[in-house]
Amino acid sequence: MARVTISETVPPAADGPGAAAPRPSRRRPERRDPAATREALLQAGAELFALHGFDGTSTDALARRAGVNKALISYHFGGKLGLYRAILAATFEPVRERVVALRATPQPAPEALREFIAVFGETASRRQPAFPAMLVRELITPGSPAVSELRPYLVDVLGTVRHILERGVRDGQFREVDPLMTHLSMVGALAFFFATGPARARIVASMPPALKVQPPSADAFVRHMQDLMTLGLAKRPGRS
Amino acid sequence: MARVTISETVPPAADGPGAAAPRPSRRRPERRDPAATREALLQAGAELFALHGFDGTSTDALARRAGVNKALISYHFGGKLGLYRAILAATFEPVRERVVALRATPQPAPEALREFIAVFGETASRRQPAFPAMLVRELITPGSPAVSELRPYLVDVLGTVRHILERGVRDGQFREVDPLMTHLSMVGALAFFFATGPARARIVASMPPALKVQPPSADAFVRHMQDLMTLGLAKRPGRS
DNA sequence: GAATTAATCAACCGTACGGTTAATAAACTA
DNA sequence: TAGTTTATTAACCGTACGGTTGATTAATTC
Repeated sequence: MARVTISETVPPAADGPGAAAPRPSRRRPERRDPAATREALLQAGAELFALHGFDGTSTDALARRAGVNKALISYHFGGKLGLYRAILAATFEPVRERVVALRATPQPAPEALREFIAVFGETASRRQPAFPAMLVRELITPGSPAVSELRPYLVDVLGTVRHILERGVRDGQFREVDPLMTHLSMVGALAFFFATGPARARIVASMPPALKVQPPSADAFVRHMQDLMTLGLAKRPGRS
Repeated sequence: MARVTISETVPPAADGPGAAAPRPSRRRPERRDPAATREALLQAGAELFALHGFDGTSTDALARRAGVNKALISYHFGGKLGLYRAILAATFEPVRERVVALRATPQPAPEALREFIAVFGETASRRQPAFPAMLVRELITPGSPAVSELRPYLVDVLGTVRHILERGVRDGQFREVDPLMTHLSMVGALAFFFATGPARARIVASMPPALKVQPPSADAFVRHMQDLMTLGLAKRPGRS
């Protein structure tokens, strides 16, 4: 029997240091706990789908990573696609909430924009690490089974950014800019940076030590983007 | 161009869920033409891999799109992966050449940077439409079979951008900026924009007509990025 | 504590995939 | 023209995939 020693009743969630390749991240307790099963599958799915995409992730790998029988994917989520949908919602909903909350901020527009960038960065680097990769993956895969579900989130986030930008223009702090293109460039840069973090780490790791550059931290990049956007959008005194 | 479609050996309908119209992009000449076969496969692969990724593209779909027998993928390229590698090289090599040529430009740094953005945009929108999606896809898929082959291209492009940026700082036109982060934000925004173009088109197409916004053109976005970067990097707001 | 429901498991199933093969026709050579 | 090489084809093969099933065990109900 494969039943192993009881380790913990609650998902540890504490990642080991560095990148351990095939870590079986959850050993499930002897006693049943369907909520923990669902949670383990959601967690494993967020990691694997973000890393390898929907097609590139097998149900066997999913189940193994979650420490759970493969059939439970169908049992709890109705199949691989159902799990993917659930993960998408669980990943994007918190982001949307935090972003939309910025709509009502009393801060001046440039500060609100900085705040938006900080929220994106904090979400991507600490709260929902899978979020940028999943966003990018969905958006470059037309015919993905879940793009339509993504739309409301995207619309809400875009709406918030547009709101901030238009306020800034109205208040004379931002030059006349196209809100959609500004939104796309800002979110695109952020999503690209965080989604490609692992690949960049791999690339520098495979370089001769002489050429190595230490990769920029999430916080540093957030600050970079804050400066770039506020300066790039700022209304300058002498211009039409 | 659109010559005869030889006997449809495949079932006429049912190309898959939500698949776009499968246009047979290559006529089949009665006489043999191995060079054209290779070219058709490269072309079909560039489209399909960019759209659905490596895993998401089957050899059957590849061959059907190219109007070619499936076994010819192995015959000419040694397999699906060999075809993918060839496409990657054929896609990135022209980009690198055009970018690296900018290294020696006599223009002042801000102009050179504008030129870089224009080159990226022109490549993505006209010359190699598959390029941004393939770049993004490779970078968010660690363990992709071809990341290592991508490295030299990335290094050369980054080197060029860094060269331009450092020159701009030296000449007092750019403020002190981190070249790597600047490069990542610029290329990230551009790649994201062009790679997600189809998805954005789909999203607005599925919206109620009242809310529809016409999507930004490639040229408009290039100009947006040129302004955003030059203003955002400028030492003093005032020059371009 | 018996009966019922919910959760989990190992084994199995049909299919689609990437790749191979043996045959064959076209192109080339001499 | 005969012989050889190159390009192409349909059919086939082993495998890995996602999903299902029937049994089994833990939890819940009464």
